[in-house]
Amino acid sequence: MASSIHDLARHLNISIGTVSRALNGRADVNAETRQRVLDAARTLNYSPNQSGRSLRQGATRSIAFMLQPHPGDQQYGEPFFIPFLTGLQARLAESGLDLIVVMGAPGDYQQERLRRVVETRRADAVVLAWTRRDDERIDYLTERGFPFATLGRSRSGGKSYPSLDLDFEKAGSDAVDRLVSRGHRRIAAIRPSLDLNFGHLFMTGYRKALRRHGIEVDPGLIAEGFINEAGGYQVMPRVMLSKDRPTAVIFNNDAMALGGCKALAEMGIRPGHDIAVIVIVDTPLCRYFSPALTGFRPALEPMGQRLAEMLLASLPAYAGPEGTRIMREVWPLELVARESD
Amino acid sequence: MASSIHDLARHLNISIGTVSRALNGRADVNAETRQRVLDAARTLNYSPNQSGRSLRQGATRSIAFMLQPHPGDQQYGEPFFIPFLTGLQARLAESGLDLIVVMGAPGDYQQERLRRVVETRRADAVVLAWTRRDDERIDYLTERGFPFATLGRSRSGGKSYPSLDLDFEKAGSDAVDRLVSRGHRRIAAIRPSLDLNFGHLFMTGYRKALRRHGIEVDPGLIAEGFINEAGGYQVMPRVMLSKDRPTAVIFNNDAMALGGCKALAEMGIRPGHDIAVIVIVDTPLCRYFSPALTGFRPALEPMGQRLAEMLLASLPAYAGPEGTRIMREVWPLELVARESD
DNA sequence: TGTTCTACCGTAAACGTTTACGAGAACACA
DNA sequence: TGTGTTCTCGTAAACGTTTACGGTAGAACA
Repeated sequence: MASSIHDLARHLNISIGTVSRALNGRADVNAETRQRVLDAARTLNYSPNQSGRSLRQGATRSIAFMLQPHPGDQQYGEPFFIPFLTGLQARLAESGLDLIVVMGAPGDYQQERLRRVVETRRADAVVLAWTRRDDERIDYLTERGFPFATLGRSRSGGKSYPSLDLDFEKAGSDAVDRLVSRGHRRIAAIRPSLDLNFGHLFMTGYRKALRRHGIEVDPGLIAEGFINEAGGYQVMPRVMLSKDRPTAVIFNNDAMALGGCKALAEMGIRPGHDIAVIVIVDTPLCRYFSPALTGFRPALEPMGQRLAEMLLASLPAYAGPEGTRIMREVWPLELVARESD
Repeated sequence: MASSIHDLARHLNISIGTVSRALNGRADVNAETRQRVLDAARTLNYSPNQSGRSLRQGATRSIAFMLQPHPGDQQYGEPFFIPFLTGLQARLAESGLDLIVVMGAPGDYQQERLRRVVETRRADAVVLAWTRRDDERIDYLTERGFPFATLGRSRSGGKSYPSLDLDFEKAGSDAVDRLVSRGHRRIAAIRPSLDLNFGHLFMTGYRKALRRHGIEVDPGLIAEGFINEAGGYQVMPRVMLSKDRPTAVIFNNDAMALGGCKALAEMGIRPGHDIAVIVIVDTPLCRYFSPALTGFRPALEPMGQRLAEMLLASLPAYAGPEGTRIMREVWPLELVARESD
């Protein structure tokens, strides 16, 4: 069924070595011979067997992205990831690499899945997302010397891997600044586990900004929930029952905001009217919500492209000129003012 | 760095053949020898090289899911897919198979990407989603004899592949029935391209039900948009400008409903109050929207598991007992009544 | 004519597995 | 003693590539 390099060689009456060289564009093959090989490859519908190729070369020409399940969140924060993956894949494809997305079983934090990819050498490098403050995956990969890059920062590991992150701290701070400048002083924060690094960063910015404005941080105005609609919904009432109600609330992301707004609505509190709402990570959902939610929009697709570039530059096999290795970048989160604050 | 089967053999002073047999649980190896091999594998941190294995066996032990980009929709309808993929991956993992998700470049309808996967034999089978009425991918795969399964039906290809679909026709019909029973007679439909088979099915049910109730289908109440927030938003006003306004609207899915409701809000029309709203494919978003949207909830994760099972049963290499091959299933879409209708 | 160089190509090994085949040893049985 | 059986293991080929190495033919040059 599938034609191999041997079939081509037999068909053309030349050796497999020559066929391979012709296909791979090596110099030491006659121009006419090369053309004949290329033609034959086309007519015989030849395409190289990836297993054979990667066995010989020791490289799979593919990059794995670990799709991270999160306890309590069946949805993986995917409106966030898909545009990122689009950019990632586009840039990788330019260099002839495939992107494979590896799904983990929910709840195991990918350790098992990651091991599998690494140990069976299914990919030449991996891309991690939703980095945690102390991320065992990073430790594991650095220890094994397996190439990787991360979307998000972490305290773990050396500094010898490419990472790209958003400036959640500044966004948290900017959100507070904006609300304070509009007269708010009781500002709630609905956040995920602080274990997730972006949650930690968001809250750092939030706290710093409050202190800067001479506002005491009130633990009663801070609540932790899963990063999805249910999380925001469950947690919002607790904050609103604070003896001194907040007049504004910052949500970590759109899904939590949606759930939170639902809870508010059920309490008869109108977002954007009775309470100001800002979300840190904006997605299309925010724009079409009523009221449209003010948020910080990440440039996800360019980020995907960029991280791919950084990763590629860090791989010896695909690296460009030496010294072009970029290690860490933090991208701004741009405020999109809408109706909710 | 990576230890091979040869390292094990050398370390234990036995042949690689024996090592391989011990590892693969074959019968013709002494119990004690097997134990020694297993121990050595553990201490030397051995795990089999996937490339070598699949080269030899002609099977990659992995299934590819083609993540379908849709023109105008950067988001791939992913809240829909992720739970499905979770189920798919869980069932595949049970049989020791990996799930790899292949991203296509947006806009190319995956033909290029699919070819790549098939021709380089990166996976043993593929799973297609968002099947079109006439789906060239299905034609391509059947023609090449490459195993696959589909989430969704199609007119294309033979009937010799496993497929699992939701009963969109019944849901469309049920939605109309429900609305009519509540006194509505002018019922709008916001749908995607009819080329997408689920859009076609939805509309078939919609039309049939209307006719059954003696209601004429008004083309002015039907509008086509991209399957995302922007699509619903752009298209909704046109329908509302119909000379005889609809009193109810059925959206294909949550994202379109969100956009549509935004447009309604801007026109001063309150969903669930001034106009009834039902969505065909329900996701968590519907539940937490205000008003909570009535919709039809698919059992996505079980569907993923089921389709994996069907696919596995159809593969000679992994098949269970003969005759257990299930070919096509259509699952019900269960109505979840909420506030919007 | 003899030597050297270049262009092109064939040979064969190697990557890490699995597996068909056969061999040796131990044992049973006649 | 001869034959057959069973258990265990080693040998070597094969999967489809890539690539180091060497060889041949012709051209160039003295």
